[in-house]
Amino acid sequence: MQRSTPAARTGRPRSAAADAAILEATREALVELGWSKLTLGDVATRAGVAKTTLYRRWAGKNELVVDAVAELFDELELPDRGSLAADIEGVVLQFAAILDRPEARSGLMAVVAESTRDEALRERIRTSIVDRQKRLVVQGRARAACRGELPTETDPEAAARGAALIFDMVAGAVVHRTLVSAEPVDEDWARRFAAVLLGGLAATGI
Amino acid sequence: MQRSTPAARTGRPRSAAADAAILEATREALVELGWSKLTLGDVATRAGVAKTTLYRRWAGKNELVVDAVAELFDELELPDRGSLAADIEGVVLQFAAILDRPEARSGLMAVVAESTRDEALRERIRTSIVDRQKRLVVQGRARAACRGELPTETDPEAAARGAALIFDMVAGAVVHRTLVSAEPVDEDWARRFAAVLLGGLAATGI
DNA sequence: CGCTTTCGCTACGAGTCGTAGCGTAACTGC
DNA sequence: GCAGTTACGCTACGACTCGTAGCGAAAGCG
Repeated sequence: MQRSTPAARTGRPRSAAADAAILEATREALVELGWSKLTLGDVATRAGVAKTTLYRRWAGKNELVVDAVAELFDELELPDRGSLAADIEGVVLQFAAILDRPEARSGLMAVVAESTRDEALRERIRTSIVDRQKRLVVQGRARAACRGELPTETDPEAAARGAALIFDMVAGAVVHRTLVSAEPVDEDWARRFAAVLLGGLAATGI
Repeated sequence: MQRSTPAARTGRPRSAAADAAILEATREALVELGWSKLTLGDVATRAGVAKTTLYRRWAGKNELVVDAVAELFDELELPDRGSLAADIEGVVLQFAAILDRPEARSGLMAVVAESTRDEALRERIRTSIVDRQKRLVVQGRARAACRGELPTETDPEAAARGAALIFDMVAGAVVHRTLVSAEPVDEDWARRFAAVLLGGLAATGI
């Protein structure tokens, strides 16, 4: 995660168990305290490590929470459900299930808010979370093209722009529904959302 | 804003100028410091009021920032641009222009993050920001129905669900594009987004 | 002029921040 | 086994912010 040089084989190695304990303690503290009341000293106590150890590995609260939250999104998958509509519904419900967890809700939005004033943090979010999940869009689109549900895009640059648009629409709508409107993303909503999105994709040929 | 009893006519009245100065100072501090480094003592100094005055009017940082940010969104309008597609593009670009301002970016996301653990704050955001702007969706939809671009929805409950879905899709996509993907919402993006959304609405008959 | 409420100011204990210094623990290469 | 190197736990520190209390003065109302 923060090992820049893979060739550092002398001296006492960093405890991988401590890394895991710290990230887990961070998520636990996010659930109980939320972002603003979370303190690094408290996290260190929960994880059973010294506060100084925490500062040696992460620059601050922002970077720590990004890493703690990023792990949550790695469980996203895109099993083939037979149709593009079903695939969209499935990933929407999966994404919503993650956002149901309080550590994801408060943590994710808080670091996004902080990233508006911190270019390095924005880059960290992009590589740790955004780009890692954008693969699902590309994968779903390729599958739909195989099925003949969507035309195959030949221009790679247009394909990238289309994938970015779809990603922003899907993730944005789910996040907004969950956090801002504060209403549940249930199967009915997912079905109606998928219908609108799919209709738009078919109409515009993206 | 926080006057619960309109009948409080005895004693020295609260200075309305102080209210305006505090909210303006809050936005200024959000630009310079961001959410996490913003302190109420600093805001009070900028506004030229005592720190205690601030605490007498707002319960804390969250409530103050909600009020300071909510004012930014009141400038949203929906002039008739002749077609539903043009109306959507217009409101997307307006919304994006507001989110271009740093005080809106960091402030809005931060209070949303905090609201995940604070029911009262969530309600404050809903009444101060969300519901106030949802009117644009209803207005645009009615106009489109007049033009014959969309069928008129008879069931009021279905109409409300449709408006909520559209609102989440529009606002969510713009916010996600701006803050998470950190890429600009320009005219090209707005046009492509409006095309997909409009195609979806036409296909599903919402 | 009395009454009431707000205002600016000062001061306070409590809590957090990020860092420095120290002795010890863990692992590597000779 | 022994030096060399790095990570670790612990303690202590000044600086800062928090939210509140108490005071006298100011601003309206009857």
